[in-house]
Amino acid sequence: MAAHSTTPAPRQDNRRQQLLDTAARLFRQHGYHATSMRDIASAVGMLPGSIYYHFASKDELLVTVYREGVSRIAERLDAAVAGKKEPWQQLEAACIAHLQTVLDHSDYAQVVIRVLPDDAPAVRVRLAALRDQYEERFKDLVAALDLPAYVDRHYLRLLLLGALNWSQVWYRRGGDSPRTIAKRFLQVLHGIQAQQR
Amino acid sequence: MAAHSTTPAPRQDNRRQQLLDTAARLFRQHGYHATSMRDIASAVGMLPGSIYYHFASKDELLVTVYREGVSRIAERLDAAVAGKKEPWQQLEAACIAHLQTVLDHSDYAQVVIRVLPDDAPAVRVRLAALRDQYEERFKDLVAALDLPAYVDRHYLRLLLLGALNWSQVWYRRGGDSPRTIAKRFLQVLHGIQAQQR
Amino acid sequence: MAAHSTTPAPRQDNRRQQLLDTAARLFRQHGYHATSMRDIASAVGMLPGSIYYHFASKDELLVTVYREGVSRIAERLDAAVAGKKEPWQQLEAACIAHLQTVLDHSDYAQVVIRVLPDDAPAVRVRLAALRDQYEERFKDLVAALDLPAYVDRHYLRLLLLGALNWSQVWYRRGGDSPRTIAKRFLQVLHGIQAQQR
Amino acid sequence: MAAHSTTPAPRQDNRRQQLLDTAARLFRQHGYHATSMRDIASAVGMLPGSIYYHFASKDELLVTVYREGVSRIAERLDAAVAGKKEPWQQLEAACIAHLQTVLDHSDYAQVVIRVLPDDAPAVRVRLAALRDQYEERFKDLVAALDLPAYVDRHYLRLLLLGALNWSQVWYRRGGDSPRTIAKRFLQVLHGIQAQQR
DNA sequence: AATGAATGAGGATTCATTCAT
DNA sequence: TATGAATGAATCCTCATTCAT
Repeated sequence: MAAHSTTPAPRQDNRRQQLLDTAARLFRQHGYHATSMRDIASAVGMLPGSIYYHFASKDELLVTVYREGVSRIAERLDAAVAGKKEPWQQLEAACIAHLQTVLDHSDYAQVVIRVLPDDAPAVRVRLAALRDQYEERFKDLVAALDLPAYVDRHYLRLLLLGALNWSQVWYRRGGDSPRTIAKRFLQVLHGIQAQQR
Repeated sequence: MAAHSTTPAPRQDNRRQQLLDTAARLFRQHGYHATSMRDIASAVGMLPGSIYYHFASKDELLVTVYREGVSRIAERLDAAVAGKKEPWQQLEAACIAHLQTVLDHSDYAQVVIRVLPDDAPAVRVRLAALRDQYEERFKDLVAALDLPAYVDRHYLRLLLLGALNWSQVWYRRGGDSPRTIAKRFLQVLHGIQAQQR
Repeated sequence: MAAHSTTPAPRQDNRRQQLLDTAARLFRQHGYHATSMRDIASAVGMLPGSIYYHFASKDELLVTVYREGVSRIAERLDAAVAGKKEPWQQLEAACIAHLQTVLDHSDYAQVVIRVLPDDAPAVRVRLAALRDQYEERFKDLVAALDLPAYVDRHYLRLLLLGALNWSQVWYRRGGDSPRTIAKRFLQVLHGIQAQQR
Repeated sequence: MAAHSTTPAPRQDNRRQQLLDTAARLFRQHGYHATSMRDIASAVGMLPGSIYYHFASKDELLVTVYREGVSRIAERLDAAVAGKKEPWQQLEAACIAHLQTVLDHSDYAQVVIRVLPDDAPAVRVRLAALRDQYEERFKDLVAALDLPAYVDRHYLRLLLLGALNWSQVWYRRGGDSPRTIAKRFLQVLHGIQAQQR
């Protein structure tokens, strides 16, 4: 078939990957409950039962997507932060990476924000652990900031992450870019730093 | 209406109210998709079919809950703001009222935050309109603030509302009260105001 | 039936009864596992989902059939025994009633013999209790017999009941009647009594 | 395959035997319908599809187990009977061997009792033939007994075999041994012989 | 001698909804 | 105001089996 290629494509896990990609896309578009195994199957061109060769259950499929989502967003964030030295610049880089991933780049990462652990009670704990593992990074970033004593770092983190995550609700492509949004958010917050002098 | 009925007060729609209260509670606890008409019916002690005497569909039930939710939170917010003169104090009062309602007081209001318009595509537009109508108030509150020029009021509002709404995801009873949370958020932001002097 | 009745048929539970009758028939013909809800539904002319209006699950349907089966066979046995005074005659009457019910008269009772409690693990205990409740009667019947000391009444009961129940495996209509079979079994056993003189 | 491999005996069909052993165990534990090809495969550490290299279908697997079961129980019975001369002692030896095999020793033999020919309609006739072939032996054993004229040998056989087979339903390890049970059954029956003098 | 990947049919069950009474 | 009874479609998932490799 392939003209003069000996092994045309690695072929290996490629159906599984397709399945995962499709599930991620549909979960992000419609949410977990509103996406059926039928929907996923027909989007990849298999029968619903065939999915179960690759994944033991819908919940397990979600966990796998979630894990991949956390892994992708964490990677991007770590890479972005690694390029900066100054704490506020690190935080900005992190927010930009977070928003870009979560609004634009990765269906997987979007699922982590859109689908709540409670949506799949049987795997709730595992999903929550994955999320927490990622959010830890923001603890460190906030801890590194030079801040006036009266600013509660705990709530600074929750304020920022909440605002970033919630942006998924109102974000529409074509308006400000994720990068711009992140920067604007930090500009608003930056008053804090400015005032501490 | 009933011509010579002795039943003094019409006490109108007593069952309908029960139904709404219950639907609001279940939608907030489990989300829209994870709550079935059966669940609602059995919680009020009716048969599933009987709900349809009061509401045309599950979507319609949601819209009614949503409308009531918006109305309740708006009332509380308006009342809270009315007691304050100073713009920052008004904003603080608004945030406290919002969080208290959305985390504690009203199942109805919690549904407005927890259930996304996209969860019920057929009534998406109506739900979104109801939400927007409420969020308008924050535009006015932010507009009244005395702020440095470089602070983008649009994003200040999104930052704040996002953080407030997202708190539903991590809030647990027994920790800081909604009032405390709102105050901490504003303290963080307050750097902005402080520094502008 | 009732010639000039105004309410022609009580109508009440009549679909539920049909369902039960049909389930009993199919469970006895094909066993529990080999009978699907689809099979039952289509045999009574409903959709599979409609069964769930009447019964919560397939297991629950089985329990109801079982209960009815035990009740029917117990009634017949009690009536048969009541007509006799002499212990061996009571036992014979019981065996005849048992076999007639279990081979011929009642689909319900046949299910009690054919479907083992282990076939429905989730309701195993309830099924076993129903069976035991019936088999108790044979304890009393055997206890009343005048027997030589060396005959173990426990095993006499197990021998007899085992033989009676297993006859479901080889019984074919057209051969000896259940009454005849029961009598032959007891004739075989009767040596015991004869010899004790 | 391996040219100069030292593996001495071909040790033929080593996996096939494993498969049979496992199928026998699972069929006896859970019954035919409740055991899936997946269950069998995963218990021997293969994939479900791989079973089909060894057996054409699940039914065929059952037939093979059944055949082996009949063969094993027949062998044990024949050996036990061969050691005795007196007809009643032969019958006792047969019953003991039957019960020991069917309750304790052989998964294969237990399948012959537990799984009814009707459970696999497509091979029903073959299964029934295998069973019958074994039960024939009891005809001869009963024929050899010295019995009063009024004892029907046909029903003596059915009584005894029914009781023995049904004991699988109530037998629990830890109570009386299969040997004891068989002896008790025969003691009960022995009245027959005793009285004929 | 077995795997990897799938099929197609069917499993029990749940859903929102309808409608005569 | 509701109920009783059902519908029809969809839910997730499991089944025995196939077949190219």
